Amino acid sequence: MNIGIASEKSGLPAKTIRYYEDIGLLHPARTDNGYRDYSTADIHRLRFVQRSRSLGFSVDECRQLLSLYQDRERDSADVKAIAKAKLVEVDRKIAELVGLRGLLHHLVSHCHGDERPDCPIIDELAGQGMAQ
Amino acid sequence: MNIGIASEKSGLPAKTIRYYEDIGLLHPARTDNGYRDYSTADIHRLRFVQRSRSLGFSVDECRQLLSLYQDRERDSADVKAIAKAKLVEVDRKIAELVGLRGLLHHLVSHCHGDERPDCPIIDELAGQGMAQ
DNA sequence: GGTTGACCTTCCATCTACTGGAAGGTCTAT
DNA sequence: ATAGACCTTCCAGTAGATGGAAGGTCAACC
Repeated sequence: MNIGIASEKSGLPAKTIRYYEDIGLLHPARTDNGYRDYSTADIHRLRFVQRSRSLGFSVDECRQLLSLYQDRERDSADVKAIAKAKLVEVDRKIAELVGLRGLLHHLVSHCHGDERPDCPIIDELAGQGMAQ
Repeated sequence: MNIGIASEKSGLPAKTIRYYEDIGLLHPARTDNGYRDYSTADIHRLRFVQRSRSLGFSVDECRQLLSLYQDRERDSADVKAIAKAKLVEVDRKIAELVGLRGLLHHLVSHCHGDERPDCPIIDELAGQGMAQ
């Protein structure tokens, strides 16, 4: 299977698939003309990575998950540990963004937003506005 | 004022301050020995950028905000537009992460997490689990 | 048989926002 | 004079791709 088809089937751009090969996530065969030749197992791996990435796992975490995926003897505890760590991380990011949102919302709602130059947003960024 | 002091006063690492100069966010004077020499106005700019960055504005947005900050004739509407766009972006990110969190939480809570190899997390990532 | 166009290949550069480190100059204190 | 705490520039690396150039391959059409 050529890379174009692999791209279609996995939902990943060809560029990205080559990149994943560069960094050692998979090792497709080559045909005589030098073209990459993807097996259905390769496609499964690509889809696996695509899903993991879209769930917010880093490429390195994908590498670990992929090796667990391919290990029929794995402990589910190992997988769960990675997912739990990611969950904690996502929770932290959400809390951070919610705080940010509150601050931004406050600023936006207090700026009259017309042609006059005085602006509570600038004042705040300059450290002259509300306490930070 | 040497860069070390500027770093202390602005809360930014010296490396980062030099980087901000590289990309044209500020242009401190130089003393005879070639050392950067920061004025209090430079410190205000640095603090301004530091606060803006911590509120999630990109360096490029900081550049715009900084030029508005320094423009006594600015329209507050221009500042508000940037802040509102950022607010929308933050909202979008939060929604995405909350969705992610739900999925991860579901996966984590359904994985028994012991020494057995069967694992709903892997199943899901492989596309064999719950619908995606 | 020639040519067009859609593929594929590699390699190199670019993006964001820094950060680390090497090699070397300067300043201050002892 | 020398230690060590600064400062300088420059180069490389991080994550995770993405864009583009230069060139090879393949299938179809005239």
